[in-house]
Amino acid sequence: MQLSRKAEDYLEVILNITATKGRARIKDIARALNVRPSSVVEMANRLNDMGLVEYRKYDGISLTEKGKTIAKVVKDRHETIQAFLEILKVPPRIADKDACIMEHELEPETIEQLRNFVRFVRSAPDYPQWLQHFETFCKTGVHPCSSDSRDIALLVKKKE
Amino acid sequence: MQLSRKAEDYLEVILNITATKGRARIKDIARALNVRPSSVVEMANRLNDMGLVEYRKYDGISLTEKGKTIAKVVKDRHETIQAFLEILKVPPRIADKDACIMEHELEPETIEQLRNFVRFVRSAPDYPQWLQHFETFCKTGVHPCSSDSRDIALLVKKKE
DNA sequence: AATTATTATATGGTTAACCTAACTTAATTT
DNA sequence: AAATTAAGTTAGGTTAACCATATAATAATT
Repeated sequence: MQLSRKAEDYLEVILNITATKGRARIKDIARALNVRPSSVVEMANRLNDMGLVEYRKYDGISLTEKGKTIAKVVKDRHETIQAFLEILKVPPRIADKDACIMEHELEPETIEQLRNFVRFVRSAPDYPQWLQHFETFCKTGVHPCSSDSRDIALLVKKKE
Repeated sequence: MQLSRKAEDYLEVILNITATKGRARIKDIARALNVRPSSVVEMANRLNDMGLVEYRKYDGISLTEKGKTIAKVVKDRHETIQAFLEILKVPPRIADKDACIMEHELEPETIEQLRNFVRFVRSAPDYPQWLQHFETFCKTGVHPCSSDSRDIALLVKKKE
C-alpha cells in the first residue's frame, strides 16, 4: 500500500532528526513539520501500527529498518530534486522547498531522468558551456547561439 | 486564499472540456478525474460559491472569468512542466502524469526557470549538442566529454 | 405519450490530517 | 522533596475529499 505524502514527510523528518540525536522527540518533529504536537502523536501511532517507527510514550520515536529504508528513499529523491533545481539556477531555499513537494509522487522514470541529468552535469570535465549559455539566456532572453545573438554581436562590432 | 490542488484539478479539467463543448457535464468531469459524480457535484457547489464556476443544476458547469484565469495559469504550468520533462527524455505519458502532480504547488521562481529552460532549448538554432551528449550519457552512463570517454575512444581506435 | 435508460443530486458515512483545550508525565528549579 | 515548567497525551471537533445508495430529473426509445 502506498504511503501518503504526509507520512513520507514524517519519516523523512524523523530520519533527519535521528541522524544527530538518538530518538526524535515529538516537539522537534512538530517544529520541523509546522504542526502541533498532538498531530505528531497521532501520526506516530499510525506509523507505529504500520511497523515503520518504534514509538514509545513519553520517549520519542525512532525508525524501524523498514521505516528507515523508506525514509532514505524519500531523502534521496529530495536531494536529487534539489540538486537538479539548483543546476537550473533555482535559489537553494526555493529548491529545497519545492523538493519537499516533488519528492513524493513522481514516477520512478522521472526521478531517474532527473538523477541522470544531475550526474550528467556533474561528470562534465568543466562547467558546461551550455549552462553558461543558459544563464545568459535567463538574463537576456537571447540564446547566445541564435542568429539574433549574432546580429547583435555584429551591431556592437560596427559601433566600435 | 490558496486553492487546493484538487480544486485546481477540477478547474483545469473543466477548462479542457469546455474548450470543445459548451458546458462541462458532471459525468465527463468525473471520468476525467477518476471520481464519482457525487464528488463532482460537491466540488461544483464549492467552486460555485467561490465564484470560480457557474454551476446550474442538471445543466453542467462553466468557468467564470475568474475561474478561467486560474485554470489557464494551471494549464500553462502543466504544459511547461510537460515540455520540460520531455526534453529530459521522460516518456510523454509519464511526463503528462507527473505534470499533473507538479503543476500545483511549485514556487513561481521554479516554474519560471523550467519555462526558461524550455525556451532556451527551443530557441537553439539546431538540436543542441549537449542534449545529444545527455542522451548518450543516459544510455551509456559515460559523459562524451569526459576523459573516460576519450580513453574508450582511444581503446577502440587501437583495436582497429 | 409512456416507458426505460441515463445522468444528476441529496444524504449520510468514511478517512486523513489537522486543531484546541484539558490533563498527565517527566524534567528542572528552588 | 516540593513546586514549577516543559513536554507529551487524550478527547473531542473541523475540514476536504472521497464514496455508496437512494431518489429525482432529463433524455431517448418505443
